[in-house]
Amino acid sequence: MTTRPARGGQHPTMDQVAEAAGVSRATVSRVINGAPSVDAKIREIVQRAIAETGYVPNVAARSLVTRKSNSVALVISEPDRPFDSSFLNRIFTDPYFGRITAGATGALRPHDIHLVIIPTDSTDHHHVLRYLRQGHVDGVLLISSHELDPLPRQVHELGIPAVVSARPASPLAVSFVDVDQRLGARLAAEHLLGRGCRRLATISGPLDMPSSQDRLDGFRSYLAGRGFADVPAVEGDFTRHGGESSARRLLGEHPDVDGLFVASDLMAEGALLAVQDLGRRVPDDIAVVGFDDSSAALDCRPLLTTIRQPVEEMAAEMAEVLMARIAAPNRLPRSVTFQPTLVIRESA
Amino acid sequence: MTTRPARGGQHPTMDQVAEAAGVSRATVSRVINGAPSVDAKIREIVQRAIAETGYVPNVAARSLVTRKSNSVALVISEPDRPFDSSFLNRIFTDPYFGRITAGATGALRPHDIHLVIIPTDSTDHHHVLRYLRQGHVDGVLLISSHELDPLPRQVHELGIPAVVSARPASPLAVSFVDVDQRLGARLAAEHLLGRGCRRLATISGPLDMPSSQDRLDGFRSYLAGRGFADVPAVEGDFTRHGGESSARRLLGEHPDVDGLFVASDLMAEGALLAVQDLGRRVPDDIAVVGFDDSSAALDCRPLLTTIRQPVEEMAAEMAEVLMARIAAPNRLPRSVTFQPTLVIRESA
DNA sequence: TCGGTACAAGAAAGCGCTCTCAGACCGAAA
DNA sequence: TTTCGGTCTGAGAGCGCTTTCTTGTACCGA
Repeated sequence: MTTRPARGGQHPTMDQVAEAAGVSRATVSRVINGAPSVDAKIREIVQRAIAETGYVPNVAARSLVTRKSNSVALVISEPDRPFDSSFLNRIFTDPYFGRITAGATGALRPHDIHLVIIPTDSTDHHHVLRYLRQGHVDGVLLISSHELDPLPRQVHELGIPAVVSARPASPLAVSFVDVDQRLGARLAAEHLLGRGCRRLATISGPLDMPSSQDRLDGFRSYLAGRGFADVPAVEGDFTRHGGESSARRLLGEHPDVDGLFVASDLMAEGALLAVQDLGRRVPDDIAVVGFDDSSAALDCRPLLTTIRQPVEEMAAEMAEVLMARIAAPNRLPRSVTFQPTLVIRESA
Repeated sequence: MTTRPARGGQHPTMDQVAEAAGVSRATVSRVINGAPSVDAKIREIVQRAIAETGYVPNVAARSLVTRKSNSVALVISEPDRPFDSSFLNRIFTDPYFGRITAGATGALRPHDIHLVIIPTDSTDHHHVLRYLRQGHVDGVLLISSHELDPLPRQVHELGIPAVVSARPASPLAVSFVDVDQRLGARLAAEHLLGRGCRRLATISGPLDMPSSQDRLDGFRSYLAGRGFADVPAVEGDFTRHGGESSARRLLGEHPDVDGLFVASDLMAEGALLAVQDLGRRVPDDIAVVGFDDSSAALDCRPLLTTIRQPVEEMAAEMAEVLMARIAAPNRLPRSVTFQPTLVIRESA
């Protein structure tokens, strides 16, 4: 059976468009998908019929046969947090994720691919994995920065195309995009040294994150090479609050610090508050360098000198690599490393 | 990993599960969908076959017949902003949206419904509308707070179930959830008056938002009723930065203000900075009341006294109303109004 | 005029699932 | 034993689309 009468009020189907245009369903399909082998006149007629009927393709039917959903997931994995309001609050409050989303969306949009944002904690992984297996998306951008997070491996084992936001803690044959964390830390150290600081210290990110380890280690080992051993460090949590309390603790234990590298702008913002609250002037008494160059750097007083991480570009690159992988699934994984740069403002 | 024979790396289909279990496809379907009329023994066998084959239903095929996608969109519409990094940054930096997402996710999850977050500006509306028409989602949670935003009407005309986050500016037969804005403003005014303030002022949100208008109007008209006419107001933009500059401007023009109502916590945070930077003590010289009771209220120094808006609960309610509407499309639209409450901390 | 070549359009076979409907089976009542 | 009513399972028709395969037509040179 071919002709199928229109059921009142429903969306029109391709058959109805075909009938309106006086052609076959196959031809309508060809027009919609831009097949070259359609006569210009017929194409015209079909397009008019599409407009007149207000036809919109049904994505379920289409992806049933194409095996494509034209959307990819952005999975934001924070294993340790409980999946509650404060968890989502942190994600929706950290400019980092906004930049990731912006970069990925920008790269995906020209290809008409939608981004499905999925925040998840460890209690929630099976939900996410099921979602991915069900074929909702063609691929995954995975933001995972904790060392013990099992999600990258699990996603990899699913066999679904994926790109991870950072070098996986344990070797995994997966594509990833990262920034040279150690170089960033070194730029900060160089700058602090260059402006005359001699008693350096750092507030690191959570040490279960490879990126935090790399920044801390890069900072310390560069300084060690310049004769500065045992640089004090306090562990922070990448929040504004955490930066503030870490700074208080650090200055309590090491009141003579004159140069501070804070492993994220958000923490630096909090640290600046604490430092100034303790009566130190920035940058005269203590110079402060952040990391990220996020919008938080401009919320600071004084404006924050920081290490720029091109997060938008990195997310866009993740999206590009993912799309290439989706187009050619057998392609070998590739990793792309971006270079950080020093952005000098007022705080150092 | 479970054994997964299947056809060369492909996902197994329901037919294969049926064959493995020695039953028909229909029975497998019944087991999966929890139909009661399946013999316990057979159910058991089928479930084992599902586990062994590693079967996962194909959502495209399923939703082709059920006409359900089991996901809803959370559309965040900010018509005036360009769709770029700073736009997304604002969305991903304002705790309000995190709370919305948290509340909606929490309500949706027990029903196994996924949330697709879609930020959009006016240049982007047609993308969103197309996405909605294509049947990607069963319904829409629409966060739209600008008076002239055409999206609520457009979504409504699509005929797709929708719930809007605030009373639409022009009457529209659509469900919405809101907070009693005027009451909130009044609570702030009462509290400031109650602690002895006599020269009140306010920093409002953008005046093209009905919620901003209501808060401003509610504040002023309550005070007018108490004999305070012409309360000064400055328009802000709901950002921390904007709150700071608005406060500077306000205090420049009205240096004698002793009680300030700021229409969002984020702005209040900035205002607090400005006020203290100008040498006024909070709350002794100037008492400050915010609005929202978001996480920003706890980032402030001193801690912010504010009007609590139960955003998570409101978003959850939006989700509930939406699900009811999806289940019964002919149901009349309903509107739910929540009551704000005063949360007293340190700033007033 | 005829056979061969191109190319455009149609017919029809599925994609993997749900769901109606009919049939099989079983125990109880006649 | 037969018949009836009820319960559970299987067969099969589609959901709306893409895509292969086939057919039809136009055009060319011999």
